[in-house]
Amino acid sequence: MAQFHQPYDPYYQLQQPPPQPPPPSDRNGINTLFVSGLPDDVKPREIHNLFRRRPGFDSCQLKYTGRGNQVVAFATFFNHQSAIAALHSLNGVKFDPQTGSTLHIELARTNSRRKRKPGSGAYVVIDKRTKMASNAQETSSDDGGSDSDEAPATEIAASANQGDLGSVKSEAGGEPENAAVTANRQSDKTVEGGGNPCSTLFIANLGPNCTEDELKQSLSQYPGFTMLKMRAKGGMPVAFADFEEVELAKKAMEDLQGTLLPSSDRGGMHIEYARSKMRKS
DNA sequence: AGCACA
Repeated sequence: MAQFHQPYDPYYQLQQPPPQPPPPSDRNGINTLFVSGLPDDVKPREIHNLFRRRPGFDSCQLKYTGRGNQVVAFATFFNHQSAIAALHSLNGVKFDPQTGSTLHIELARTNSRRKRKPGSGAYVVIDKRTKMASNAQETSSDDGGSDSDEAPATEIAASANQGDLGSVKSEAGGEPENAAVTANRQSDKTVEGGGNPCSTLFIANLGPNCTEDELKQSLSQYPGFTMLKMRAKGGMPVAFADFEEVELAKKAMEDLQGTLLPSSDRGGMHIEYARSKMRKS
């Protein structure tokens, strides 16, 4: 690999967040993660394989919401810290290198009340979609036949987010149908940013306590970053970050997408190209 | 999902 990049700024790990003590109404009791950004052909087994080796993992469920092709998942851990640790190590990971789809992981709003039944599988599927096309759903207990804890060499690297890492999809083994679907997905041109490329980025899903300063700290490690403007809309802050070049903005977006700030309480940043460039002045 | 400044 040509590029070695620190997945996470060591700045955050070496320093305690000084100014704000956590609000008492925090989510310290949450041990379930909410996972979005999944491709619509994701399999429950893939979700399970994604989480099964994280310390403290209990169980997970995959939900095909009836809404479009949206698929979400919930992963439950035995305690809050384990959930947080898994969140940190997997958030922002490229789930499908073919499409560039990236995992967004946040703490769930409420713990999953589904308890893992002894003797049944470690994961569960809920399909709210109009099931007319196929029976491509699995109920549980499909683990590829082995419950070994040994990690294959292609396992997703902890904390990886920018380099090339093993494909999550291929980890579970090659089903022919799966490969066919995957091969079909490479026709999209604009998978990123949700809009036209722009040298200004729009940043959302910031925590209520996010400061301009900490955001600036993160952004200023990327070449071409010029300035930042924050604005609170309806209580939640959003930000606009300007770069010298579209490609530099793109790089920063790809790298920071889904990552957590110290102030984050609801998952990682959502970054898109801004609809219009920041006024130059 | 949420896009301002002139």
